[in-house]
Amino acid sequence: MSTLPDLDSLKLLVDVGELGSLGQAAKVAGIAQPSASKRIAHLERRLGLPLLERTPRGSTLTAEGKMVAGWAAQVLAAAHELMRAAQAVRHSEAAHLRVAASMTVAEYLVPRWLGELQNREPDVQVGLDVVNSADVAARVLAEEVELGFVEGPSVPEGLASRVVGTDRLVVVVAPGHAWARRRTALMGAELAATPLVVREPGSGTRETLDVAFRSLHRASPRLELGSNSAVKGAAQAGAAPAVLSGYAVEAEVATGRLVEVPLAGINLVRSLRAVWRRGRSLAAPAATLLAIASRP
Amino acid sequence: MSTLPDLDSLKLLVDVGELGSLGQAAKVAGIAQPSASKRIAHLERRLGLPLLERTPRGSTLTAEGKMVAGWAAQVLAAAHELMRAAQAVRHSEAAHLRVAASMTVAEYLVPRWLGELQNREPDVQVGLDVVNSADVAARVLAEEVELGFVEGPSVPEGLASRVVGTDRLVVVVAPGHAWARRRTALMGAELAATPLVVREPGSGTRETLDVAFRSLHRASPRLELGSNSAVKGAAQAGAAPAVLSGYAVEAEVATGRLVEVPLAGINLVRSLRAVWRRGRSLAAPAATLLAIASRP
DNA sequence: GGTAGGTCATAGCCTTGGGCTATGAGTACG
DNA sequence: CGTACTCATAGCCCAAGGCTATGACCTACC
Repeated sequence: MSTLPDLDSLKLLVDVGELGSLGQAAKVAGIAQPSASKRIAHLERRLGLPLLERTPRGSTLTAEGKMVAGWAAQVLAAAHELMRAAQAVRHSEAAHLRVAASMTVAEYLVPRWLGELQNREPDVQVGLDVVNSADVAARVLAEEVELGFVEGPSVPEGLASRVVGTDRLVVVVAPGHAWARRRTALMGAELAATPLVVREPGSGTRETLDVAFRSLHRASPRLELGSNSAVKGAAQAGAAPAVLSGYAVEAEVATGRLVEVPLAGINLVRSLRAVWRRGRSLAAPAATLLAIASRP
Repeated sequence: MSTLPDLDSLKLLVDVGELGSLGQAAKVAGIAQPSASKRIAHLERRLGLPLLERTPRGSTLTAEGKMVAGWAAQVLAAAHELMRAAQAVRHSEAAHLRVAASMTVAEYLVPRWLGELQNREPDVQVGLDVVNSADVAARVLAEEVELGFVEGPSVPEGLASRVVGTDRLVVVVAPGHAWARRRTALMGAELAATPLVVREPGSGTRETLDVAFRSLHRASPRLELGSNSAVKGAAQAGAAPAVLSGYAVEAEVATGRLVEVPLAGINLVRSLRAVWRRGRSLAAPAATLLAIASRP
C-alpha cells in the first residue's frame, strides 16, 4: 500500500531547500535539529530516494530532492487552501469581512482569493457563508454580509454587480468511454436523451442543466448524487457521462482521469458575479477582495 | 499556528463521504471503527467545523463536510501525484517501461501522465530518468529508454517525434509590483534591460532565455537560483520580476500569489516533444503513454 | 595549529497520539 | 422484543517521534 507522506515532513523538506540547512529548517518548524534529521531520513526511506546532499556546511537538495520539493510545494499549497477556507467558514460570525458565496464559487474560487487576500492583509478575519444563490442575494441585501458571489445571469434589484468569471458546465466521461474519442461535438438533444450522472435536484448545477434541457426530450438521470466528488467518482468508474462545473473537473481533465466531451447547440455557460448592496461603498478589505476576484 | 491536517484523516473523510459510514471507511483504511471515529472527531476539532451528520444508520457529510472533502480530494490528488512520480524515479532501473524527461516536463507533466497510465495499466512499472534535453536524446538513441520527452524545437537525427504540448516562459511579479498593473505589453528589450530573478546557467529555462536575449542589450540578473521554487519565492518576496516556465507558476498565477506580465516582441515559447527511436515500434505501454501525453 | 562556530548523525530516554478491544446507546426492521 | 446495523466512550498499550546530550566533521579566524 502506498502509504501517504506526512505534510510536516514535506514542509520541512521544502524549508531545507530554501534555507540551506536542516538546523534552520528545524528552528522554523519549531522542533529540534535531530528530529528534523530523523524526519528527513524517514522520508528518504519512504520514497526510496536520496533527497539531501549533506555537507558540514549545510544541506542542499539533490536533483531528486528538487523535484520532490516541487511536488511537495503543490501539495502544501492545496493543504493551505483547505485550511484557509475552513478557517473562513468557521469564522463566519465575528469576522471583519463577511462574504457569502454559492457552492461552486465557494469551493473552487473563494479559497484562492482568500489566500491572496491574506497575503495582502494578514490581519483581516474573513467569514464565509456557503448558501444557495438566492440566499446570497438576500444576505447581501440584509447587510448580513458585505460581499456575495453568485452564479447565474440575473441580479436581484438593489444589488450592484461585477462579473468575475464564468463557469461552464462540461460533459465528462471516463477515458475508456466511447465518447472520449469523439471528434464531432455532441449535440444538446443527444446529451439530453442520454442517462447521465448528475447532481441532486436543488443544486445550482442541476438547475442550470434543467433549464438548458427545458425544451428538449430528456431521459431520466442514471444517478443523482449529492456532491461533486461523488459524481466525479461515478463518472470515472464508467457509470455514465457526467455533467459538472468545469471548475470541479479541472484537475481530473488536466491529468486525464476524465475526458471532456465537446458540446454544441446548448448553452451551459453561466457567469459568476460579485454582488454588493447598491450605493453602499465597500470597505477596504471588501474592495481588495473584489479587486483580487476581478483579476482577469 | 495553522498546523497542517494529516492526509490519512483527509482520506478517511473522503471515504466516509463516499461510503456513507464511518465503519466502512475504517475498514477500507485498515483500522478499527473507533479509531476512525476518533480521527474524524479530531479533525472536526482541528478545523472547528462539524463535518459529519451521524445517525444510527450511517454518517453523511454536512454542508461544511462536503466542501472540506472537496478540498481534501485536491490535496490527496497532489499527494498521489508526488508518490507516483517518486516511485517512477526510484524504479528507474528494472522497470518495464523506461522513460527519460528533461526537468520541466518531468516535474509538471510526467507525473500526471503516469497517473493516468497507472489507471489504465496498473501492472506497468515505470522508470523515469530526469536529465537534460541532450541526454534525453542520447538515452533514447542508445535504447536505454524507450521514450523521451524534451523541450526545444530541434530533434536530433534518428529520432521520431511528436509535439505533445508547448511551454511558454512567462514573466511574473509579486502582486504589489508596478508591473502587476501594466496594461500594455512589456517589450523584449525592456525585459532584457531589467535585472531579473532567473534560473542558474545550464538549466533549460535559462538557456531558452539567453537565446531569446541574444541580440538584445541585457542587464545582469538580479538573482540566480537553483530551483523553480526558489525563483518563485524570490519573486513573491518582491525581489524582482522572474522568468519561469508557465507550468511552474500555473498554481501561483491562478491563486494570485504571482501576476503574469503580458509580453510582446520576444519569443519565449518552446515546444515539448515526445521522442523515440526512428523505425522502432513502440511496445504497448509506451504507446499508451504516448497517447495519453498527446491528448489535446 | 588551536579554538570557536557552524554543520549533521547517533544514542537513549520519555511522552503521547493513535491504535486496539470491549461495551453501551440509539434506531430500524422483521 | 430480538437482531442487526450504526456510532461513541472507556481503558489499555505500543511505537513513532519528540527531546537532550554528545561526537564527528569542516571552515574560519586568530
